[in-house]
Amino acid sequence: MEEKFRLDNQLCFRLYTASRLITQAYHPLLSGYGLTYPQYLVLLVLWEKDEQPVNDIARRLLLETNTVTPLLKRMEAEGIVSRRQGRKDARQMIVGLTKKGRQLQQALADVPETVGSSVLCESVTPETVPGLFGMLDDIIARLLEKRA
Amino acid sequence: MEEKFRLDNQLCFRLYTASRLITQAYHPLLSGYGLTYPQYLVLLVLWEKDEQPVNDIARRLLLETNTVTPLLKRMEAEGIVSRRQGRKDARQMIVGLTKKGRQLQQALADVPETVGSSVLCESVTPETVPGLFGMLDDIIARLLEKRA
DNA sequence: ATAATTTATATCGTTCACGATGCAAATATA
DNA sequence: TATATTTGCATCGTGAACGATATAAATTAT
Repeated sequence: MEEKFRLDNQLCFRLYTASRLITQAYHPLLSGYGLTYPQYLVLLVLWEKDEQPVNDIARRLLLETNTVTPLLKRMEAEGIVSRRQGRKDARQMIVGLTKKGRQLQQALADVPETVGSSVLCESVTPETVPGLFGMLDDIIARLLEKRA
Repeated sequence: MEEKFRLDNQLCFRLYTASRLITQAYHPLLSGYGLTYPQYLVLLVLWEKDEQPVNDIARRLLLETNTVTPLLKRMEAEGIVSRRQGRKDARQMIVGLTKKGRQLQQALADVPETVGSSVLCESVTPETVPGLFGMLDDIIARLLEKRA
């Protein structure tokens, strides 16, 4: 009864904490541009492929649209993205980068490197990262199939 | 410019997603008892050591007290914990388990096992978990020292 | 073509997270 | 001892997350 409940034995707590701390690490790099970490994720998605409906963005980030919609509205208010109704399908809202949103990619060019290096350590190196990625991907895939 | 910004190359996104999905996995196991995942974490801390000041709980979970205080108040309203002023130090609020809070440990006895098994897969096994824990612990330690 | 169903997005309510700030008790300093 | 500083907790505001629900457009079935 004792051991299994120990906080130090919980994978979930490690993931939860690591996720929170890494988000905090992004904060000083993004806040100057009025960006939050989830908003930065949206930018990553749009930099890969501009002009996407809300649904595609949400699916790519594995978030619900009711999370993404208000987030996109805030980004629209900041002039980072634009939202327009779809032409073929009037239900869709197509989200695109504004000039400001595109320019942010240059401004944030050093962010991935900076955060990456702030995480590297003894056991997390360019050699071990693929293994870590693999395990996290497997965990995510496993939890996703359970969810369906 | 392209590659480093790819969502699939981001450690942060994997941690963020894995954390969210594992929290979602807890939800059906906890909601029947009116518990959220962060509240479950508080219970883990109190089951290890009853009667702790807010500060100790927050530090153990690496959260701020302004996150933990309202959370504890909700748990108090649910009758899961009690809060009383400290005797030596009148500033402290000592948080303790109620009978209901203690009984939840028996009721939730299967939760760690259930969640654990829902994560096990090809690359995440009893043999590989220690390595994963080590890497996550190192990442957390690295980010914590940067924060100070 | 009309009705039933599905799909895309949005709204609402609750609970975190957390930066900023306030306040009172405890401690350190003058 | 009086004053300054630190400490522990709380309040406030903002932005996620997400379950539940709503609404309108598109699709399918009758």
